[in-house]
Amino acid sequence: VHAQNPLAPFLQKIHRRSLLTGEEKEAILGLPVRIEQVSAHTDFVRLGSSLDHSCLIVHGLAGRFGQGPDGNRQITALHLPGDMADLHSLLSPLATSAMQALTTTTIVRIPHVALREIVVRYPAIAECFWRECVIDAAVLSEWVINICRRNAGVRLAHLYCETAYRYRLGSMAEQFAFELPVTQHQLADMLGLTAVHVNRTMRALVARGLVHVTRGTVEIPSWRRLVDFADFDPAYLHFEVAPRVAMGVVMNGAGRVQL
Amino acid sequence: VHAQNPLAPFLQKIHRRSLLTGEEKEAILGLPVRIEQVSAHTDFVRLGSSLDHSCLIVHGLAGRFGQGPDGNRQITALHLPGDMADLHSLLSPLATSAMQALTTTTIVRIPHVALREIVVRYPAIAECFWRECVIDAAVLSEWVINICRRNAGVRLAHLYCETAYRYRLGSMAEQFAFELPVTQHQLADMLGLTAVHVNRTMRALVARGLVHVTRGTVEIPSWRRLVDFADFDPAYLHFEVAPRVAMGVVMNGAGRVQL
DNA sequence: CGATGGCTTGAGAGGCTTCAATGCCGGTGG
DNA sequence: CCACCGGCATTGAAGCCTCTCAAGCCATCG
Repeated sequence: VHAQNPLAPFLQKIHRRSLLTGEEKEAILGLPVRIEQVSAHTDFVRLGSSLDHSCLIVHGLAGRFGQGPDGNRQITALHLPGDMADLHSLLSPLATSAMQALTTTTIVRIPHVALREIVVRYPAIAECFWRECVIDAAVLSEWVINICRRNAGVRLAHLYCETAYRYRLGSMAEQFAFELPVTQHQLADMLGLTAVHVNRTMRALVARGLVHVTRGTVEIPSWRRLVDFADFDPAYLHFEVAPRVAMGVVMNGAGRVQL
Repeated sequence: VHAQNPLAPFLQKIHRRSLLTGEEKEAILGLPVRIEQVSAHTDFVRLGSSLDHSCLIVHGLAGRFGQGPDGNRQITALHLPGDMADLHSLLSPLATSAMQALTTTTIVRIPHVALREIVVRYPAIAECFWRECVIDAAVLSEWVINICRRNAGVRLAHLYCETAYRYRLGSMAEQFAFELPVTQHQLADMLGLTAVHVNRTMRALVARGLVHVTRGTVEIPSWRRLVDFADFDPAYLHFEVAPRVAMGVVMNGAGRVQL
């Protein structure tokens, strides 16, 4: 409820998918936090470590990293402000992939103990968290398709679409700009390409007039044309889901808004 | 508890990760089921449909399919008998990817209503289901790395490793064989390759003596050599997790085995 | 002002695809 | 009983997309 509460963007994001009561919102906003600054290119979750907390991105950008055979890295998920980056660690504390800040990033660490508490006390929150994990998996699934079945140009365009859509929470104008201050090398790690080829691909997109990139900001002259080119269908991001309650109704009994 | 209960393999699988009480096991085995035969290459979950049930693979093989731009398909997950293929639909009923039988497969459909009931009644089961979703996501994450960052040979070998490991529930001998009756075209859809190149790659693996493939059965002369070649580390499959209870302890109060 | 990190561009190589044709096998119907 | 057919496996040749290696440029920063 405090505007500058670091948990507020997170609450806003999950609330559009799973309707919560005022009490439940308070519970989330009241979660104990440990704020932390992470500079670019440094891990804040190490591979193989056992976690007793989950991380929420407050400001900046973070990526989930996996390791290939000869040390080459692959980003499997991009996390924007408001994302609980490793909520899943609550259920499976062994970190099977690392988390790294892509830019200077401020994160918040939330102890599993506290999360467990509100999850037990408010089943609707448990459901909501569970749903977030499921949707993260759906996004990851699309990530696979993007990387495997599209060529470099479409791939990059699709990434732009996804990121823009998530930043703007689904309310798209026909023409706008957004910040994506990542290096081409980091883009390459996301797209399964090399930095050199990302460069060429990017310039090709610019030459086609699909985007206009300058210093970490991406301008989109025509959202419709980009979507068309990128084969982008936002359904998998699950933004359009009408807020509804699956288990909360039963679990909490009455006092809950329906559908 | 009935040996031929179609839910028994599923219970066995999840029980090695999340310890359950006798009562909870009974609750799972008592779930209402609708058995169904699905012949190869036919969808049993259509893209874009809204689901009121989840599907459990009893016998055969199923894949989760995504669609690329020009209709080319990509398999994002392979489901073996005992897998609850779309447990996630309980939280997010809109099917964002299709499910298809790869061979003649018998599945069981379990109404969401019934799942919701036991999830509400037994929080430990909710936790357990949630964990399954999280682990599915971890497997998917490794799938990304496998496809993006490894060449065709290593890719195929890694798929063999993963499948073998899951079939045998992690207890590997040095030398064994297992069934994988899928066509090379289906393998291609899993690996992000073409059927032609899968063929060549497979023959290269055979020539190297890493595997021996005949008519849908894969023989592995040396598990260690294959693992080495495939860059396979089973940690992401979360088989070795000691059974422990995160929220069940609190949620159910006493009467629960710890750690 | 040198050093560093990121961006840009070129040339050559390689892995994978595409297109095409052949062979094998099991099923089906005359 | 056999010819036919369709799905699958196999192999070849050519081409393309992307990688690798290499060099030069620009901005920022100590």
